[in-house]
Amino acid sequence: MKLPTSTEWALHCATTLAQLPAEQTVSAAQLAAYYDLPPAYLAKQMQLLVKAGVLTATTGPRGGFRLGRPPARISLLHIVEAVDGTSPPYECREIRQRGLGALSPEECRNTCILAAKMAAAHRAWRDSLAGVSLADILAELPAHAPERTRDKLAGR
Amino acid sequence: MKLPTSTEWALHCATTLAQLPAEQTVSAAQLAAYYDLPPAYLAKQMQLLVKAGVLTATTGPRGGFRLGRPPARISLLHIVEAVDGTSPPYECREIRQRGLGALSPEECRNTCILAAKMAAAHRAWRDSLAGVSLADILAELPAHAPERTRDKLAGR
DNA sequence: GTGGCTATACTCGGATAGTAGCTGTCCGAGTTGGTTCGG
DNA sequence: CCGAACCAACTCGGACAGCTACTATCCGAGTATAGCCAC
Repeated sequence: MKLPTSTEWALHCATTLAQLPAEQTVSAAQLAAYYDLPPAYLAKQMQLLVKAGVLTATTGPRGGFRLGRPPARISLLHIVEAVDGTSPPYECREIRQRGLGALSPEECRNTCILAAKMAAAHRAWRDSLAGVSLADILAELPAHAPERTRDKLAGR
Repeated sequence: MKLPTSTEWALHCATTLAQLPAEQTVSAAQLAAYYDLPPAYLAKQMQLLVKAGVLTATTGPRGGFRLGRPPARISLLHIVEAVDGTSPPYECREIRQRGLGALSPEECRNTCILAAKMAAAHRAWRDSLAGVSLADILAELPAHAPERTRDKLAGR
């Protein structure tokens, strides 16, 4: 069970955008330089965030990405599931209905207990991430962080 | 983020073994037939469970696998991490220390907030699975399940 | 009849190919901003 | 001097190779059993 490396990119880039004025846009190339990442592949991940509604993209000169919603309404779960997908890690393939020990369909009306426990664990994971918003992250950053981020992004 | 398909196999096979008398051994071939799975690959996963101490293997005729500990002391987490590994899904590669926006090592004494939140979510997931033992699973099965499992495994 | 030995069949254990999904890259469509030319 | 049209550069968006890790398979080492032979 491994999250894509790009998950870290998405989380940090979203946090970066959250530190800027709401209307300011940042290009994928700028973000890639800011974190020393492959620009094209990073752009691909940003597109996933746009598709999920987390970011908004603007084309043309002075274009780029900005947050699609206020930081308080963007949870870490939104970002992670935007780049990794929403399908749960454990997928029950109903092997209990196959082979010599196959159970009858009647006995399988209730969902498999093991699948239920795995789903509960996944729910705990999602709840933990859904309970943290970008606003919460910003609150824990040093006070001078936004200004610093703005300057470094501009190349200063 | 996806768990191997064999995770389901390991969970079900461990549950099956937990329904049998403690000394009874079941071969990988028997388990493969019981769930209609590729015998060799299933055997490989059983080896991982043995390496983790969840199961004990006996070679030779009348040999096979059995639980390595009482069911109450085997959690779902033990089984899942035996086949999938123990490394957390989110791996912080410290991109905050790279590129134009690189932070100084001093500012990175504390672990990255995002990594901490991801680790907390992973901890919630592990705690959820660690809180369920095979004994708990057995308690939720129908009363006639162990007898049925024993018969079907024997080919009856 | 009994004990020991041998051969056998069955078990696990590790080394070896095949395949799907993440990683990384490239080029094209669209849009905005600046420039230039005419009035 | 002012306005509009044109050009150009920069942006995102989607289509195309490369590689790691899960999936699947085979064959070899080891062992407890069952049969057999000698006593």
